[in-house]
Amino acid sequence: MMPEPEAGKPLRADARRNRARVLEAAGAVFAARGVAASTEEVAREAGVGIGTVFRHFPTKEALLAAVLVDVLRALADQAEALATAPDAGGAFFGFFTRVVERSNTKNLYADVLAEAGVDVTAATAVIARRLRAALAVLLDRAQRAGEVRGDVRVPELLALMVGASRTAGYAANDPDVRVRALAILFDGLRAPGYPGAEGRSQ
Amino acid sequence: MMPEPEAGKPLRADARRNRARVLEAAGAVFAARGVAASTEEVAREAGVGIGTVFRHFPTKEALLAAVLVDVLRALADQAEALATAPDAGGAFFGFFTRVVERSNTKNLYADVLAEAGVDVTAATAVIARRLRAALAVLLDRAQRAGEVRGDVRVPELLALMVGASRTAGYAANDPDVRVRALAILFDGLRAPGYPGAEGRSQ
Amino acid sequence: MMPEPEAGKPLRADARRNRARVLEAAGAVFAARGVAASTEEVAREAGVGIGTVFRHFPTKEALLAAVLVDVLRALADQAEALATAPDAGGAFFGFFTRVVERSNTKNLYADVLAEAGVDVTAATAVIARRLRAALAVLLDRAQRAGEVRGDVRVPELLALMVGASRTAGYAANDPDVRVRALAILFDGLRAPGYPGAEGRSQ
Amino acid sequence: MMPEPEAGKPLRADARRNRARVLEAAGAVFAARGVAASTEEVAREAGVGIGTVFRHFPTKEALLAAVLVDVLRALADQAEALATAPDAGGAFFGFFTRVVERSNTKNLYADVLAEAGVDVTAATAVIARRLRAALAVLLDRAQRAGEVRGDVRVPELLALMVGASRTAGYAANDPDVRVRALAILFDGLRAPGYPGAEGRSQ
DNA sequence: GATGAATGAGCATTCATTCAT
DNA sequence: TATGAATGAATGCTCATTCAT
Repeated sequence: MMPEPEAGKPLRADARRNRARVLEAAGAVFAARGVAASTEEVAREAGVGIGTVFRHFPTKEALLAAVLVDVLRALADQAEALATAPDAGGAFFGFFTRVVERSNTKNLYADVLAEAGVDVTAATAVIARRLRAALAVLLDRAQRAGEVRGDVRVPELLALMVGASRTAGYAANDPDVRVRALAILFDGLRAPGYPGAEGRSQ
Repeated sequence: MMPEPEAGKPLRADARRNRARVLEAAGAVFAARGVAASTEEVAREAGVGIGTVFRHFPTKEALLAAVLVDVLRALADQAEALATAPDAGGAFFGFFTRVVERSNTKNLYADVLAEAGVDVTAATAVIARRLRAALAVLLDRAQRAGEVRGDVRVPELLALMVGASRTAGYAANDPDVRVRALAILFDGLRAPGYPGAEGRSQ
Repeated sequence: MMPEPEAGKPLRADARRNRARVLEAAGAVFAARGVAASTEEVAREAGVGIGTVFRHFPTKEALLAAVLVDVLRALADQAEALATAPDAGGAFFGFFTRVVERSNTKNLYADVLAEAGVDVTAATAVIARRLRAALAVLLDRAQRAGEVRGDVRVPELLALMVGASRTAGYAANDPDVRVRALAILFDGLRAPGYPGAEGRSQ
Repeated sequence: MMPEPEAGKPLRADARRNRARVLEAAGAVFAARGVAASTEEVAREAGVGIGTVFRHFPTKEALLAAVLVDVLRALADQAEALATAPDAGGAFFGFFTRVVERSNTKNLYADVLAEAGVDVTAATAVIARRLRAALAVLLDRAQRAGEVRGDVRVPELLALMVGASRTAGYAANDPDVRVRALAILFDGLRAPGYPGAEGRSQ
């Protein structure tokens, strides 16, 4: 659930525990205060010394990348879990909604997902690939079920998720607006295509 | 085209020129390097001393707000100019596209538009109101012309623009993906609503 | 009443007026806000541009020196005016009290008097000499009248005035303490000397 | 002799040493160059990085307050040590003299003692109280011994000490003047009161 | 002369990173 | 290994001083 960064040497039990605590604290702090939050604050939240943070993550950037990997992994896990759900459309839109909903007020998710595309490190590349693969499955099944138009591909789907997270963050304090905005986007994903909606599902 | 912020006392010619240069430089620097770029860098880009930047904008936040106002004003100008265009649908989607296209790699636009909703200062509030009003006109005309579904309101439109800018930024180096993602969103805006999409083309 | 700094070239009427306004403003501002107050603030208070301040006083230090000279001149004027007062003791202690009372909360007076001893510039030296001379007269008359012990000399008198100003500033918000502290010091000035106080009148 | 400010968690040995070095350097630098001296200079004098200064004293104001507390503590220590001296008068005037003598050229002491009355922070309040208490003992004993007039109270005594420090600073380069000025003040403290010197000691 | 915009050195403060304990 | 003190480059901002208008 929280393996060593690069499948490197096995950490001692307490070291592994500390690494996990730092990672969790970083996720919470960066989400709440933005990525400009200090490393010191992460250490405090994790209940460890600042030295420990830097022992596990040699730079702040590395820490951010690790948080990103963590987030992507959680998403990939969820996407994979939905791969065999009976309701393909529900699985697809449900996952999309979950991604968007978890993008919290400070838009870490959007930032973090945006970076994902850039493949900051090899580590992110690996997990991002896993996420894309899982997404491809969800998308394909929804398309075969006629719940999503056929011309959508994974790259634009990811781009739309990133943007929708931002949309949700923007409308954070007006849930109604948020719902309506998402509904419009989802209609676009369902629409048979415009103009000339010959559709592939009919 | 770049008047004093809030109709303060008229600046000397050289002062106005410098203010404009700083504002332009700030727009460029923050767009290129993000809002964390230093004020020094803005000064260097503008070719003025650091003191000059702070003379015109007493805090960095004020400078950011001024850039934001500038951006919003340009958008509002464009929206207003399109208010009487013969092709209401083209005006609406054209404006939307322009907004998105001008969101550059580092997503200043998104940040900046996001702030707009928060009405950081009185100055931003005023211009944001202007933008919303102009947007309302474009939207209404497109809806009357049957080019945009009738249940869309300005708030979600703004939220979608913010998100679409982010989407575009994410897909910055793949224009094809960008176009397809936007097409999907635009279809959602055109769709008569879902469920029950018997299609508007029949 | 406010002649040119160094008996230099005669200033134009408006220039002289501006110089006086700046000097007055500087006295007020430095007294109220301390000598760390900005030159800009002095200019604002005087209702002139910052350039005008620096035209008349080439550095901030020069401005402070000019304020000092102004203060010393006012004190010297008062001391000279008291030189022929019928009540020599009243004149002496009255003057001492006035000096102390005019030392306002921010202790500009103390600072300024302290500097006076250092003879910052030739100008201060000149006026400080005048003040010392006037003080010598007051002191001598009070001693001859038997109101002040005979072994007091001008240097220690000045030092005591500087200190008493500080004492008054310290006790600024407790007038009672201030009065009692001064009374003690005055008793010391009257006392025939200790030990061996065979009387001061011989 | 230089414990943590307010009984916080015990610092590591090296940290305590550095804190003391910074405090000492600050005392020296502020005394020599005035309180406007830069924190950089304090760091340089202490032989530590600027970050170290701010780690121990989060603001320059806090550093000044700490120097003040340090000074007050030293004074209080001395006053307490003199509380049982056989010669009550000698103890009183000796302490007064020491206070004045240690007020160095730039009058940090005066500034610092002046602040003491204002009770800048809780820390200063505590130590200032201690000093006042110790002073009260010295004063009372000297009064009982007939060495100091009976109507002197601690508040005016403090005020006079502050002023006398300034007097001494003013006369710094003329020890003779300094001695004579102090002698006059001390006579005032001994005098049975004026006018109407029925005295309480006769 | 008067004005105030421009300048840039200087300051307090923060924070990622290193290293002695 | 964990800790947290030390470091110093970098940042936002101020202000005395200069100079073009």
